[in-house]
Amino acid sequence: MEKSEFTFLPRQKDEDITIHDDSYDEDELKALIRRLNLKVTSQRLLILHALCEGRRHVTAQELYEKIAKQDSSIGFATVYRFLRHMNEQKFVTEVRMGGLPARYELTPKSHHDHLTCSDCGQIVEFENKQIEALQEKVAKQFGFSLNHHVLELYGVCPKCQATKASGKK
Amino acid sequence: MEKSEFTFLPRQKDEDITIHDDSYDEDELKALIRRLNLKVTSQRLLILHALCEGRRHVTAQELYEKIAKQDSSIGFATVYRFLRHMNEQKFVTEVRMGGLPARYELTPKSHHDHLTCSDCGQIVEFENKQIEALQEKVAKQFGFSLNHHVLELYGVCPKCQATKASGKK
DNA sequence: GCCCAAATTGAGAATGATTATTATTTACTT
DNA sequence: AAGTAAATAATAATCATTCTCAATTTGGGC
Repeated sequence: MEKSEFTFLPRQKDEDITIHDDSYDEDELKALIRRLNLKVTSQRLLILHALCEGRRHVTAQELYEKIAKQDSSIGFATVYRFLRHMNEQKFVTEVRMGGLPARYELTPKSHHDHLTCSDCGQIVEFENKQIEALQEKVAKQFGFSLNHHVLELYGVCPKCQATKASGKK
Repeated sequence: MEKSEFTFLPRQKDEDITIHDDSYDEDELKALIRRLNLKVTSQRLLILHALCEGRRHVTAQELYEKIAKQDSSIGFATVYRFLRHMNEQKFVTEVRMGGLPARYELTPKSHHDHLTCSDCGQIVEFENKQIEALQEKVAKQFGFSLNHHVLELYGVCPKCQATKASGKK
């Protein structure tokens, strides 16, 4: 069985639920919703579908618009509410930057860090083993045993740098 | 001359302006405002005074309320505007957490990161030049120009490790 | 000190993201 | 299938922050 990139955390010994990037099973999604102690509704399934197949790091608004194409009767409060539930139970991870709208992604199975553009909010994911090794070293230095970490880099992406350079009067 | 904890960044070769925690000079504050290419006004001086003498990590609202006691005619747009200027030029650092209002502190002279014990909450501050160099490298790799970063390590401190080992239920 | 252009201000309106309210509909238990 | 607690859509409300703009203040020359 081929495993995909995302697992809905928190992972539990026996009942890991893994969602495949491109194809996934309606029943898996339903199981996931029940695991949150919520009722299965068509709206929640739509939101999950959109989250699974779309690009990562979407805003609530973007998700809403995408879903509205299929079901124009959905309300955005529903999207926000469900995202909040998912975030509280760590099934999605919320990333906030400056005053920009929050972005959400299915909580990735393997950790990565973020490089965020402070102008447009674009997020680049990266992983750097050297940095992680140094983090371990720092922790050891102070006698700590390390559990996890948050590393967020903020800067200006190439596109926004270009825009600034040309648009400057 | 005794140096205090804060320096208004960006530090420049010849004209570092250092503000003392408890006592500071009106002229220093004026020089600081001019360095931002702004005009000196009583409102801006009040805001700086409040920032200097107050505790760190205040919200714009808290600052506004504190200042309003001395000058009830001040508008909060003025506070927000000035904080934005200061933040853009790195004289204050904005910290955002969840959807909560932003908090501001005078940019500390030396950057540090946090190593936090997830059991007792103890925080150890550290600085690691190697990690920062690697961060720059990652940013460059993606064409980003880096502004700042947040690195938080979470683990268990030596004391709590000992407690756990002995006090195991 | 006085003048004036340009910068700054306060008040309140505007904005944008997110949350609360509520009347109605829907999902799950028995 | 029926009852009930939860979920929904629509919309109003909220909250932080920014914008607008008329009135005031600042700083650089005279």
